[in-house]
Amino acid sequence: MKRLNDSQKLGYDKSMVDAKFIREHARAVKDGMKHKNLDPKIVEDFLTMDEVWRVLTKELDDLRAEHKELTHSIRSGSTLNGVEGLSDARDTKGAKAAKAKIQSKEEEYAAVERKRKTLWLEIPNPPSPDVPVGKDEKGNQVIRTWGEPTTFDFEPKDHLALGEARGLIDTERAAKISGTRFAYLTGDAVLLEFALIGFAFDTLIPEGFTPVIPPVLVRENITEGLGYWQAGGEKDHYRVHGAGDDGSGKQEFYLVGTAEHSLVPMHADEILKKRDLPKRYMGFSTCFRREAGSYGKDTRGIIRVHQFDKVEMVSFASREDGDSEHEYLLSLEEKLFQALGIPYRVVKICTADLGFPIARKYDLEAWLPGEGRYREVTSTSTTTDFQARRLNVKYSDGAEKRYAHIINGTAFAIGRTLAAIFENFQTKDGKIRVPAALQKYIRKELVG
RNA sequence: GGUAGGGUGGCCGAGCGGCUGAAGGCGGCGGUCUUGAAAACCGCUAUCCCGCUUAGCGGGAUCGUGAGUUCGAAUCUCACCCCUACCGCCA
Repeated sequence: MKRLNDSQKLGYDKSMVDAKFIREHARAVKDGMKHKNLDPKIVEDFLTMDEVWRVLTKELDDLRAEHKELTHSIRSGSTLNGVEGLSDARDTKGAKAAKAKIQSKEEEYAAVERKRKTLWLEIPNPPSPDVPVGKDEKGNQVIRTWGEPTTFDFEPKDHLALGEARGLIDTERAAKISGTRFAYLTGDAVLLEFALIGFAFDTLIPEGFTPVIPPVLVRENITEGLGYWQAGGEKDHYRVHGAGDDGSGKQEFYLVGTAEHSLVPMHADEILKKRDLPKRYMGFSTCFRREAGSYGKDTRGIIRVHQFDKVEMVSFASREDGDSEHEYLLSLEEKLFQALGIPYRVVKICTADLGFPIARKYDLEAWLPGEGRYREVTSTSTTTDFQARRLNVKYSDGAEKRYAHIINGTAFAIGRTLAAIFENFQTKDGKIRVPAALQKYIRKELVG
């Protein structure tokens, strides 16, 4: 495996949207930004700076060529093979002057390049053409519904009421220990979690997914390579500093918000073989989220917490297969929820709700009887070749090399899935029936 | 916390001031041979950027990153990043 020797290489050296593409499709890129509710003027500013940059590039290259020629002429008459004095280095003065010109040009160039790059980094992955244009989440489209909202002949409770009553969830003690938005899962809730994990693995491994337990601490530069940063992503994650084991004593990490964060960069700076694609991974990890800016939202229960476990899918595909792979991950998410017997609907997320690196995204929203509405439980996104560019993930069939398409999707976000199970499978006396698909993992039909 | 070694092309690995974008090997692609395959042999085979008369050609950059010395740096100097091994500590 190739090592990441140069941290700086990731995230900053690599392009995001191809510069040529921006030049040639300025209109489409601008529309894409507008539809993502970002200021399309950045594209104009980029192109202006790009023009200047190109002129300077040419000038600088010419100066360098000139200088190169001078040094070559010196060398040819100089102390070659230890024979000295052949030349008394005729035009070192001219070469020096040429060097000086280069240096001043380089300063100018560096300043322009910096500005150009700053603007460039602010250009997001444009939405896929099939994505509905929308101003806000109201533009999201329900594209299909599976099952009917579960009905009860009693008043259904929400997951926290059920969980607390049966000793499955304890948020009060968690608050004492860790604060709000933490929970203890206890007793049968834990068994259900492991059942879900086992079920996910048994379902997905036959589909060609390699199971992975990834690191949950990742370096800062890796997170940048994922491309969520422009959207203010850093405030969503916990920063941790620890001592490096090289004795340096300092190292900055981020706690992953999802296994995607350490699964996707696995192949950074690698060239995959086309015949090995799609490369599918399923990672189980604990996920950490600051949930800054979500004050007052979903404060009840385990829908929105700082720490939860998740089984995540990540797929590396060729660019021809990227879209079908995305649909495929969606179909697997549906398969999992159908197997559980949880009613859901599929929502195609509109442009305004797409994250910076994302070209297309579907959410699965499960029916939560306790709330009387559908709530997001899984999500699958394609970043097309956007993350691949930043992380330098290519594939090759021996002749041609291309950036891979990287697609991610949730198998089970445990907390929300448990909430959906609790609420949909509750009995009149407040117990919870175990979905048939999970019974072989938990060896019970009823918990609580 | 301590000590040592190291980062060169798709991979391994030479080079340690000058036609070096980089030997050699492996891999990959094409060919010869073969009924076919293998082997053997021959040839080709890095990436990025800019420009143009755009199936090509020209120029530039790139040997972890950045700065410096020099007419000239993969090679010398400095700083930083990263990796590996050992000791200590530890689930």
